Amino acid sequence: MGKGITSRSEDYSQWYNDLVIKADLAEYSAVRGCMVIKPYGYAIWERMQAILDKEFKETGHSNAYFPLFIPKSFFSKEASHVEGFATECAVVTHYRLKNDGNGNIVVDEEAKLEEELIVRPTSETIIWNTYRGWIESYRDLPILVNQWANVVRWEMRTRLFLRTAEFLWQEGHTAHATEQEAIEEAEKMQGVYADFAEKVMGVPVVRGRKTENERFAGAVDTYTIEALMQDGKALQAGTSHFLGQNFAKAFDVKFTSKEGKQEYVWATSWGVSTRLMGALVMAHSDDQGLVIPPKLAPIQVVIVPIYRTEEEKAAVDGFVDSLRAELKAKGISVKYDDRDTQRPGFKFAEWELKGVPLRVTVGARDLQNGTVELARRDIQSKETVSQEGLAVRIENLLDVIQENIYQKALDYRDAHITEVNSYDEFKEVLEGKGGFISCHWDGTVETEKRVKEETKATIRCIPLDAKEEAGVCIFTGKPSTKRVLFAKAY
RNA sequence: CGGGGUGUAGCGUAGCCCGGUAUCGCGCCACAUUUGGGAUGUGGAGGUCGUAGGUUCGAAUCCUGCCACCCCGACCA
Repeated sequence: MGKGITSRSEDYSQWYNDLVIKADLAEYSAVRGCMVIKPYGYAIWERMQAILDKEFKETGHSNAYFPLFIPKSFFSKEASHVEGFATECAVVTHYRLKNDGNGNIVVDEEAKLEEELIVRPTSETIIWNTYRGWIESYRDLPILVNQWANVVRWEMRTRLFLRTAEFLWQEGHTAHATEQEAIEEAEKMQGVYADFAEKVMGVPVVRGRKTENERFAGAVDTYTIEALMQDGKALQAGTSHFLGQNFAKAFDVKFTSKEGKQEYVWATSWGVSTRLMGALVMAHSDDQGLVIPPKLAPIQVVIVPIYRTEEEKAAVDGFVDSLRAELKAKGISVKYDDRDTQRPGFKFAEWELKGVPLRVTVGARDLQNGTVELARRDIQSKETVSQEGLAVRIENLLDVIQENIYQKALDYRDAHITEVNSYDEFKEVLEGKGGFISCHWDGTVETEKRVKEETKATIRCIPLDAKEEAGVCIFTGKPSTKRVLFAKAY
């Protein structure tokens, strides 16, 4: 392991990359654009999965699994959907290899598939093709299914966690009898995502809707949660789509209503991915490394012993054993780092790099004084405290840290939403301060595209809580009734 | 797919212009001293210099082809 990581202010991309690799979250793989998620990174992802999964179940959903491969013909059934994904699909064309006689393994041209298979970039098509067989009557609805899976999108340029050719995610796909119920579902899941981001990840998000231009391919309406990273760029952290009857029509999924009429089913889909890992890293970390909120930290408390002799070590072990038992009883995950191959200073730096929220240091001196040293990762503080009531103190402190991490990110985010009323101001904020820019827009795709071409900023969302306010579009001067959020985005 | 660049030990590099079998740091291994903020010393292991060919007595170095990767752009809801 190297000594430090690149400074955040020097080169943000380099800092992020360094951090992900040095903190042992992930690394590049032999396959271009694909990453290896290492055990420590995966442990965090597993925590995310567990919490989200519980939330999905509590809102009535069940898990299922659909095929990795999608027949090409399925894809072309929904016009805007195929258009949105066509340029980034991995395609399976053959099913066998052979030896060419010169010792080379080559594709057996005789083993060509009659119909090519697409490695799923998302599963709407295969799922709606399946749902056709599941739905006949209004009594079969709603169907509330989620899938944990990997998907492949052959992106030209990739970044660890934020945009990889293969990534892990969950995708919910629901079918409803009424438009209203489907819209409510899409909104509900946006809420689940927003709560998760804020309460668990400590990442404040803006809840909003996507413009026509930024909408999911095949959706009628896309609900999004938008987070802000420390370099002032926005990150789409999760989306929930109201799909209308688009997929039901494309795959001919009809049901008989109470009134005995044949009607098309209403649909939603929603997903979050390992991109959340990138958001977590970029939202909180500093030049010392990761800062992981207690609710996601695989290790919440690390204990580092200080000792010179075997006797001292034995005495510290004795104290630590009972502390660990107490903490474990409270459901707190503890790591006792008693490796004798590393010195304390090294361990301090290493656990800080990995973002462990709280460190307890205990040595012979402490045993004599009835104290320990407590170090907080989020504010980098150190204090010597009594061993009396330590477990309770730690339990409470973890809550304080969780809240503080969120509050800090929230303060930053709020300080980086800037209202502007002219295009000059817009460009100035975009190039300087960055962050979200709140301004009036005339509501046309044309204007949005022109602004994107000129500034690279896109409309991240139309916030749900945007208030009615008369104004004029900063670009065209045409009238507008509410502000939208622009930003440069990942 | 366009424009630019780089390939030398696990990682980061020097050497290349001006040819003589490879430098330094980190990391790794052993021993000793250390241990409350990334230890120090001594010794050691580790390299077909991306690859194929050419020029030459001799190639990391010069020439040609190929391959890989990186950056910028195109692309990315």
